[in-house]
Amino acid sequence: MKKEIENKYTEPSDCPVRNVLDRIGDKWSMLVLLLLEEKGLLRFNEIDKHIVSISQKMLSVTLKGLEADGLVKRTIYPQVPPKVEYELTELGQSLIPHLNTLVGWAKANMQKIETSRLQYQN
Amino acid sequence: MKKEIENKYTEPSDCPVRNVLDRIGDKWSMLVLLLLEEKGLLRFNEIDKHIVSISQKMLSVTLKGLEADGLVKRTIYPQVPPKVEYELTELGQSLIPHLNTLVGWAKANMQKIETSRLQYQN
DNA sequence: CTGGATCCCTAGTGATACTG
DNA sequence: CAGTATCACTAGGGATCCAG
Repeated sequence: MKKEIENKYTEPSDCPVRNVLDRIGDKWSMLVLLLLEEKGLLRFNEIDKHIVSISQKMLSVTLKGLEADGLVKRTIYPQVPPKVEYELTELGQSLIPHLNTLVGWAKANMQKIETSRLQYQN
Repeated sequence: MKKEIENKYTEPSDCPVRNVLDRIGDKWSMLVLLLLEEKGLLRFNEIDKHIVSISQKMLSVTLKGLEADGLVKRTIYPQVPPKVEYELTELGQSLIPHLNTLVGWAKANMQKIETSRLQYQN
């Protein structure tokens, strides 16, 4: 049953909030983006080693999504064994500063949040 | 099977990326935070009307989480029928600017992303 | 090496009904 | 009004195996 009122906090496909959450809201995308920013150019296996406990499948899925969105550029070297490198696109680069301010906020406040959560009795 | 290497991109509980994603990475939290920022002080039903298609359950769950994290303050007025008001805490307020830069980025680039995604042939 | 394909399990979400 | 309880469904994610 749809509600009738529509405003900018609705979630049609053009909602900016949904749009940004679709890109960084999942479990791994933000980590991958920040890693690529830091390291610059990485092979599949290198990312896998840096991001502990990500599975090959999820790394593959995540990179595919980021590539489809134009945030990450994928370069295949036609050789055996195959070699594929990933790097941020300009668009991807442009997102990084905003992610970093978020991370900065998190670093500065995670202690407060943790404390609050411990005191919160349900 | 745990991998052995650990660095800052791992996801222990003190990872800032995980920390921030846990707060805004879900489907509704960011929308609620931005709405409370805009409107200032809202009752349960008012939030429900503004955020189209959220269910009572998810609104309840979302607000509970935000309250537990100390981002939202909940005030109960002991009367019949009950009246409960929600507003951002100082901590919640401090997060808003970073969310807005993200939203700004999304607004500015969602068209590019959309185009990229359409061209991406799997 | 870089993935794809498959199976499976759980966490998140939604619908509905109910309550103080 | 402001939730809770219950059920049921799905998408996200992990493990494992297979392939160019």
